[in-house]
Amino acid sequence: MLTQNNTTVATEWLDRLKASGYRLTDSTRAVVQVVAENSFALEPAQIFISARQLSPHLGLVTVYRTLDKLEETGLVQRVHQLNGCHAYVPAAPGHQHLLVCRSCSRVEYFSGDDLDELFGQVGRERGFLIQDHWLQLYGLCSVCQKEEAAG
Amino acid sequence: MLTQNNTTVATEWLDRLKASGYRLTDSTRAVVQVVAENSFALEPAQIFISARQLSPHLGLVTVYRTLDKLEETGLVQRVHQLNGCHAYVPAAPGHQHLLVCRSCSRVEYFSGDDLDELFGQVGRERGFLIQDHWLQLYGLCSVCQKEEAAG
DNA sequence: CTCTTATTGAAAATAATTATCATTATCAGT
DNA sequence: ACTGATAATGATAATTATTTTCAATAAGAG
Ligand SMILES: [Mn+2]
Ligand SMILES: [Mn+2]
Ligand SMILES: [Zn+2]
Ligand SMILES: [Zn+2]
Repeated sequence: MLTQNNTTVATEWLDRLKASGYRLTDSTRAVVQVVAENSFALEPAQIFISARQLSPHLGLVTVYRTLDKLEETGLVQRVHQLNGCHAYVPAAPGHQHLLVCRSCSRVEYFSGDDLDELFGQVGRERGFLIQDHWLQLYGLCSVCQKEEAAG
Repeated sequence: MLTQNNTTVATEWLDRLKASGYRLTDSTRAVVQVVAENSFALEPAQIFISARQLSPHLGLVTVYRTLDKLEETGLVQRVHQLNGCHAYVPAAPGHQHLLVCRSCSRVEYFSGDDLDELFGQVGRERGFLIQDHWLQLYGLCSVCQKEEAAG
């Protein structure tokens, strides 16, 4: 596995991991390489298959462990889909939400929701202390729309 | 297990199941009784424990199968939480969203989000065809706030 | 270069869910 | 009510996803 000198998302992630006190290994680098530069929601098994091509003796367990570290460090987040919530994408920077393609699992990010007033109202009415919210859009990305039209 | 003549949520659910072509059994009735009259997000194993008290020879497998039927019929929905998405609540009637207590898993429903404009804009910008959205609030219900204050 | 110890992969263990199958029970049609 | 086709059931086994254990390895501070 080659070391990269130029600044990529992957190297930034590795720096962040190191800054968090984790040691960097070939296995770590392979997983990071796969997940960091990627816009699809990936499950551990898929990440394993891709990353093993970069680090052939990689074990699936290490994928789970690395994902834990990445989540802990705030570099990845889980994506909740209809079937389950076992896929990951690069964490949205700042307050953003996800736009998920139901066909290919591509993920994009968006911001601009303004619901504080509604949240305040709902919280007051119910006596609920609202700590967080979660908004996700589902649909078909442009690529999958074309495929559907053709197919 | 007694038959109920008065109209409860549970009997309405049973009618809906029957109308969908399913046969009604004691096992079905027990699961429905537990889930229909309940405002907490429940996992299959929890439902199993409660429902077995109403129908002692109930098997866990039947809980899974009944939940499938209830989901199919639109009577329950999955609740997505931080740990996972394997808990169920009565489906929100119409276009409503969930308010979930992080401490006790109590679920309430709310409506009134107005995000069509944002969704239209995001969709246009990205070439995404938006089919659905998903909004959920997390926090502490009034009961759990008091408990937390008491300590 | 050395030493401490975090990290690794193989294997086993655990947990969650699904498939198989013989038996039972629902309910539509008499 | 009775009957028969068959949906539903529970016990068991199988599968899948994830976590734990542990001895060997390798990162990186000093
Ligand atoms: Mn928001
Ligand atoms: Mn809405
Ligand atoms: Zn797509
Ligand atoms: Zn609560």
